[in-house]
Amino acid sequence: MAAVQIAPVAARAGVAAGTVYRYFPGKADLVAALLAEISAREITALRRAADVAPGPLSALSAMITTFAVRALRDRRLIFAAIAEPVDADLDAERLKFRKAITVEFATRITAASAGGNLLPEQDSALAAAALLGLLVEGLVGPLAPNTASRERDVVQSLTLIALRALGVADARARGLVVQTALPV
Amino acid sequence: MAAVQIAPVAARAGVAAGTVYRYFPGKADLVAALLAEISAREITALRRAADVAPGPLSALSAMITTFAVRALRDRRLIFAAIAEPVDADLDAERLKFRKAITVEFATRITAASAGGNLLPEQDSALAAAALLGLLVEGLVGPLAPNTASRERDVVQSLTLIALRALGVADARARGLVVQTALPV
DNA sequence: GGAGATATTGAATCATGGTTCACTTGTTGT
DNA sequence: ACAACAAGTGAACCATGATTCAATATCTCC
Repeated sequence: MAAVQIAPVAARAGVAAGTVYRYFPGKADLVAALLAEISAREITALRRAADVAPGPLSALSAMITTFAVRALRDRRLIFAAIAEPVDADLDAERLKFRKAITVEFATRITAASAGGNLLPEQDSALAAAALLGLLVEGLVGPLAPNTASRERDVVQSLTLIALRALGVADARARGLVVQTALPV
Repeated sequence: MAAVQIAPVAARAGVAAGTVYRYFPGKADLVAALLAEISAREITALRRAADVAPGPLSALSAMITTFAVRALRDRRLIFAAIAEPVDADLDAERLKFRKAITVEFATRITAASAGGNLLPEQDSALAAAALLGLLVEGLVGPLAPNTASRERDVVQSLTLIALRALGVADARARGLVVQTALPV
């Protein structure tokens, strides 16, 4: 948030700084709009990935992998949008994003838990929050200096860890962890 | 970091703003010193908790619970110290803290994995990072408006989730998850 | 084509908050 | 007691970067 400055944004958009204020009341609103857009895009992607999966458990797995792959593609952006605190007004918007993702996760966790009976009873909201943190930290933390093919391993390992956390001990045996096309 | 202002800090310390600069070259150094102190304290606590445990797996479990309990006690502080990005110079110090915690976790994960043979083979560093994220998000995210006794449940649930993530499917059966004295 | 509305510009203004420093106050050693 | 030094003060200074606004350019429609 502090890294976003009006002048560079305006320059990149090919306009003068003052022009920004014809479209946004202030910097906070500008960033909020950006966040909302990112949020909508990511939620859509997660939902779509889950919807095309054959069953609730593999929907959950697909959602996890999708999140991981997309987070890797736009690491800085996603991390900033989810984890970086900002000033109070903005924070509300960022929490909305975080909440939306958590809700998606929680929904699928509940579904998989009830329908497939594959997970132990648990607090879906708490599990979803933990899942989000697990993924974000696992993706952003140790990957800073890396690129290329190791990313695929990380996505797989994290997916396995995540599924285990939710009570799926043998994800690989069930064919839940598939090779995913990684961003180029 | 942005929330730390020299004037209030000085006031709370009972000195004038200028006096701060007799002890610290600048704000960044002040916060860095604070971070270093917090880091040392937390690492010590984690290590102590693990050291008094009877075996490597219960050491890991104790470390997880200890982290959770302490993070709850100083939620804002710990969260800021681990997760909140700041400007470049400070960031180095914050990463040190995060790294230190991760290393502690990774060490115990490796020990438990090798010695007790209780966990599947895995990348300890990645697992440790994921573990940290899982705990932080699980503790900070959904607990914002809560207090009191539900905290105990959250610590237990998160510990179980964390251990499952690392491959311990039956932590409760093994008596690994103990009732912990929570901060008052 | 031109009047009026609308959009753009970018230099000036403003707010915030870290940092400095000339000065005052306290401490120490002889 | 007093000189020399150390510590503390807080108002003034400065840098940063968001915001404003009078001037200018562009568009729209009769």
